[in-house]
Amino acid sequence: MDFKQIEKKWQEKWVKEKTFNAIDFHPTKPKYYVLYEFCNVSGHLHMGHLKGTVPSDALARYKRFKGYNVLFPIGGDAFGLPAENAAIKTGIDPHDFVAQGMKTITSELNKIGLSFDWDRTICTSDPEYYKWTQWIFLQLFNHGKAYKEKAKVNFCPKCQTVLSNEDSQGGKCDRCGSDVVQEERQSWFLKMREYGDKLLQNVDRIQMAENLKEAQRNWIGRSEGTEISFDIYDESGKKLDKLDIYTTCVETVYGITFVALAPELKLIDKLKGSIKNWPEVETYRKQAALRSEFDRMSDQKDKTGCKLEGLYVINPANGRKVDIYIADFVLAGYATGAVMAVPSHDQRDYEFAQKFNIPLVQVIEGDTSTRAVEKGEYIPKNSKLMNSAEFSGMPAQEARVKIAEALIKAGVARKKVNYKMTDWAFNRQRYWGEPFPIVICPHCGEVGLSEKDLPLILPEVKDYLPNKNGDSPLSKATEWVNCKCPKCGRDAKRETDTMPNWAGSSWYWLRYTDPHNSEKLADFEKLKYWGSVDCYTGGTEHITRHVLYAFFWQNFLYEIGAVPTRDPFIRKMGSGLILTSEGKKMSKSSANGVSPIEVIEKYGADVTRMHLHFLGGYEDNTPLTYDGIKGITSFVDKVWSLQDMIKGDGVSKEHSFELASLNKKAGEDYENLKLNTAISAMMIFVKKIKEDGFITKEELRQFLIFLNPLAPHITSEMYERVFGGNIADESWPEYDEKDLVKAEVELAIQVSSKIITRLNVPTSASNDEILALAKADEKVAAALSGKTIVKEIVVPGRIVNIIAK
RNA sequence: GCGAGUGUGGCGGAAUGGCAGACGCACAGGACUUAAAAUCCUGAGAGGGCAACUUCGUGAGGGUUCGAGUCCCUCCACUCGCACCA
Repeated sequence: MDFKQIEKKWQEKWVKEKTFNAIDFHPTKPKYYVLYEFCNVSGHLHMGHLKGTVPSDALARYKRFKGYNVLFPIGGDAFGLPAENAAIKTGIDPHDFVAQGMKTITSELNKIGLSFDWDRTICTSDPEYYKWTQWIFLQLFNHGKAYKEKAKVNFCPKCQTVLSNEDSQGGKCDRCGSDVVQEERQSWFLKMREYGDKLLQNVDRIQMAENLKEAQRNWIGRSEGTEISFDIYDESGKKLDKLDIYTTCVETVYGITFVALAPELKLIDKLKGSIKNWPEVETYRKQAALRSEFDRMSDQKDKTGCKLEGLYVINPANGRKVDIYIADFVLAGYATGAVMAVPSHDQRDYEFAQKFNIPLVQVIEGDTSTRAVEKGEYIPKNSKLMNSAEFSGMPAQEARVKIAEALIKAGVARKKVNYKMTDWAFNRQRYWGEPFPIVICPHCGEVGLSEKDLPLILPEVKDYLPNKNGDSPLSKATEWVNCKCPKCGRDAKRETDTMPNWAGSSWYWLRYTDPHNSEKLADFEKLKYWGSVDCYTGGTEHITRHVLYAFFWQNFLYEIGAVPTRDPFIRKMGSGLILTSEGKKMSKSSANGVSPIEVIEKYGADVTRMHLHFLGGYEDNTPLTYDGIKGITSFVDKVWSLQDMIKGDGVSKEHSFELASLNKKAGEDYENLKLNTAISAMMIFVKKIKEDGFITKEELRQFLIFLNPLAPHITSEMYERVFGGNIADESWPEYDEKDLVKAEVELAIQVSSKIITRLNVPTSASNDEILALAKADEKVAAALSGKTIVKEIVVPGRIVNIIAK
């Protein structure tokens, strides 16, 4: 068998004949939408692609056999740093780099034998595509969901650009791994935090592994609590201002012994005149500003801070005076940037209080002599309150509700929900991205372009390097930058930052439904027809980034009536990692990454597909070795040899059970992306055929269909040789339920839960008949002699257990 | 620290509460061969026994059940996510 020639033949045929093109509004077939995360066009095919694409390809092929109109598209994610860095390094125009990259990656993907609809291929840096990315931004802007503001943002000094929180996880730049710093900058934000609850509902509805859902919920970080207002006074008792503080532990409000503010809080500047030790405060604030938020978070042990002399607040619960500190353990970006400190019941406050000799007031029972008794301890125990006026003696869980009610009734507090997730910092000071459809007018401020002026084409520049002063390279394209204000017509300038690389990927699954539409991002009826993605596969590293962005944009587009549903995806399967044989993560670029193309050339695509997925489940991390590949190679050889064993037609009585079982098992496994057990089932079937020495024509036809989603090339070739025509035109065979049942089954017979013997009994036998047969057996009779039967259990097809004393 | 997930032979891994270790690799023995490779057949969780057989076995300990890898509780280990989030 010349697998190279066979694979090439079929891959070319599928593309040329458009075998797997999806049909809009198919008159009879139901739709099924399978999506694999589109590829970055800057690189080559890597093992991760093979791990991720093959099960979705198998699912797509299976669903087509089952009579579905399957949409299984692919495209390229092209904007962003890889193309731009290549441009800077080699001088190649990013447009050319991307065009070449698309060709490379698609031709490499094709070598795996994937059944894509190539006519729907899109590329995010294509103006026909990014026109609609800009259009969506414009809608966000027009609906008040995008705003520009001077704020502290994450900034990567090496990439010279602003980053979102999602791109700065762990304080490292997602692209280059440099430490991210916090800088005050004019930045674009999308109001993602406003969508917190809606995103959580998307998380609840999607079918996805629990650990991934938890990661998303964690990232969104919703908490319910109480916001309490504290009045601020100076030494003379004059009320100066009000301080809002958010807490999730309102039951500890009587234990407040100080409050702490984030050093960068603007309120501190307002109070400057009344702060007696201003120089000291100022020094501390400068120190804190020098440390990035990530530095501050990483050294949790060492608490620093500075008292605001001459000021105090009144605890509205008990009227007590409370000192004010600024401390860098308090984060400006979360809630109000101020905490009510209860050292007895919060470990951070406890450590701070120790360092600054602040007294403790214990308000909930427990041992606070060496550490705080925290929520996690007193809530499950429901410990009683103390030192809390009329709430003393009340269990903590009840006090939580009652104290909040009392403060709300008194008008000093309200219920509040907070999120850790922040608004999405949406601008980058880089060249290779979508230009904002925004004009900055000295008179009108930020003005959106008219929809008819889209796409706003990214201008050609010679110098792709970011400016040292932090401006985007586009600022140098003066002819492009200078324009007229669409509102007042006077001189204005375009926004010169570009969108982040996540912009184009936040809606691309919608475009596949109608990729060439020049009037709309996609026709509404087509969006309705294709609906949510039925099964979305791809890496887990995008769970707290791309997938959340996808939820966000889809919700927004739904609300403005551009798409028919709030859920982009019905099911999301997170692909496991390919590990080296030592169990280390295999990286795309480094030396331990093996090119799948080499493996495919050596063993063939069918063998490579099956080998990789025989190693483990879709969501498992699999260490890659070639030790076992021999088993797959010899399996494929055996399959090939089946064409020399054909005898008769129809389904033989020798094989009807095995064929029906395989039918059922393979179908379930494809549906669940469990290729490893599907392969195992195929092997068991072939083993049986080899034993019997024959296969009928009909059995072979069915078997080829069952195996086709795993090994599309060899099965297509064999089908054509034996039956003529294309196996892709076949449909999944039906099986008769009664073929799943053998005439006889072997049952394990237990006496008092211990296996005594095994008996073959007719499947049709009733429980009583089975018991009678069992008791008639010599060994069973011996085991039962002299004992009284207490209980008899028959599990049909499995086991008989006779309990005797 | 918090949360989630996972622990099964020499290895990758199977098992709707019902015969643990499917399938494959590696291993051992045999057939074919001058020989090797390839191929085919056979064996095999561990311990004991010539044998029929028997004891122990799914991270550890307890529990529920006629029956637990699977369900419940406690603990341990590993992986991932978040991490001074008030």
